[in-house]
Amino acid sequence: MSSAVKTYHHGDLRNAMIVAAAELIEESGSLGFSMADAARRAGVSTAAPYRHFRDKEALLDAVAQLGFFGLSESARRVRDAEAEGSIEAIIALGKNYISYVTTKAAFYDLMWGDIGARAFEAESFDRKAAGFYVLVDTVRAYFNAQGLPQVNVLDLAIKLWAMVHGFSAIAMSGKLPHFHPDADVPAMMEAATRSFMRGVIAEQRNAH
Amino acid sequence: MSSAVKTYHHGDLRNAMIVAAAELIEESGSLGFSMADAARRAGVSTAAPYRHFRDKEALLDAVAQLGFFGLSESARRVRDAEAEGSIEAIIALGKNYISYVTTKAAFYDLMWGDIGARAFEAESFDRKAAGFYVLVDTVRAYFNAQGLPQVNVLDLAIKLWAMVHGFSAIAMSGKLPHFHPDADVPAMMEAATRSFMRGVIAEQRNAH
DNA sequence: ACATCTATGTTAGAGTTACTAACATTCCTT
DNA sequence: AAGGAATGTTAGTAACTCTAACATAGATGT
Repeated sequence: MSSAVKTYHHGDLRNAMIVAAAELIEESGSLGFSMADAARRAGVSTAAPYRHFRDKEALLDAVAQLGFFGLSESARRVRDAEAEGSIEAIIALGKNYISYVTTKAAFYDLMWGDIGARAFEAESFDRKAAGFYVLVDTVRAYFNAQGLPQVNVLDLAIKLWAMVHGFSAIAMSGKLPHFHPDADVPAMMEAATRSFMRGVIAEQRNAH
Repeated sequence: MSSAVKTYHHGDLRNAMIVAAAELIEESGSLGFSMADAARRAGVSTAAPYRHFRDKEALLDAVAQLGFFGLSESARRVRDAEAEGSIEAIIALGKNYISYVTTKAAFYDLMWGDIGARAFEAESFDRKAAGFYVLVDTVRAYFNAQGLPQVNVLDLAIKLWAMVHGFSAIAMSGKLPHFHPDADVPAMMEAATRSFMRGVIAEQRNAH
């Protein structure tokens, strides 16, 4: 069904719409996105997509969910490639996050706006597979491997996530060049993460 | 011109539209926002706003700019209320940021999406008054007052901003309850900031 | 093989919106 | 007081979202 022959039935319109939507948003932003444009790009009438998506927001939800899925998949690949228990694995996850967010701007907008909030809540969405848990595991492995004092791993992972997300958001917002013209965001994130971890470990040692 | 008498000319339609837009977005999100709705709320015809805003995005730009202005104003108030040179002043700025973002959801969306990026670049917008510079000054005052080794204050301020923004974004995204049902975001931000600063200072001492 | 059911297309159209054009009213300057 | 500038109004176009009614093709049961 992937030939160039035009058939009455598209064959894979649901996925084609998601791809078309992601492309259009990549090109022109999510603000001016229209269902009709995406339908034309997929080569079907403007009414056809409504067989697969209840409304425009449902399509955007699907795009956002694809974004979450892609991010968690890439996180798993990174974890598998890095030495378990090293702080480098944590850093690598952060760099991957920044890289994913900044190279897939179309997804970023949707994942972190109103759409993303609802998409994440959706019945059909698998929150258990969130990339966040990859980070939690990686943090736990680091503390275990280094023989460091126990910490609240969940708490720590959220803090690391916040840091990395903050750098990503600032990078995406376009405001950084006004404050620091040649900032190297991944390098700053790495330095900040190392400083933070150093402080955390020092506090833990002090407490015992 | 603030009486209840209905006159042909509104008198302050530009501001009324910005207020109406902020309210509507607060109530129903920025996705479904329509110029026509805002015009009805302001009590004018749907064409009237175009005397004050070139198009819908120009109105949203103005709302976003109001958001930036409000944030920087509140930052200045916080700075003036806190002891200069204390780390508490830095923490207080962070808590104010989180509070501002989470209580003014309407602004947040606009400030950090496509609209915000353009609004921030606008010719008419005063970037020199950005709240970020309040943070820079506060960080510098802290290092001076405590007699700590010199650091790159700009660099450090961006890292602190990223942390605080990250916590705010995560709080706004609605995802946190799925990972940590009763997380106290401001408390986590404070703890993370203190850990981070401790690490930074330890590194500075080590380097000398 | 054949009929039929269901999924998934199409066209047509109603209602809403963004924005423009032409016109109306009021304000402000001189 | 006159007249231009500013800022409203109504009317209208094009595009968009979504629905209804109908068309076609795949899938299923006999």
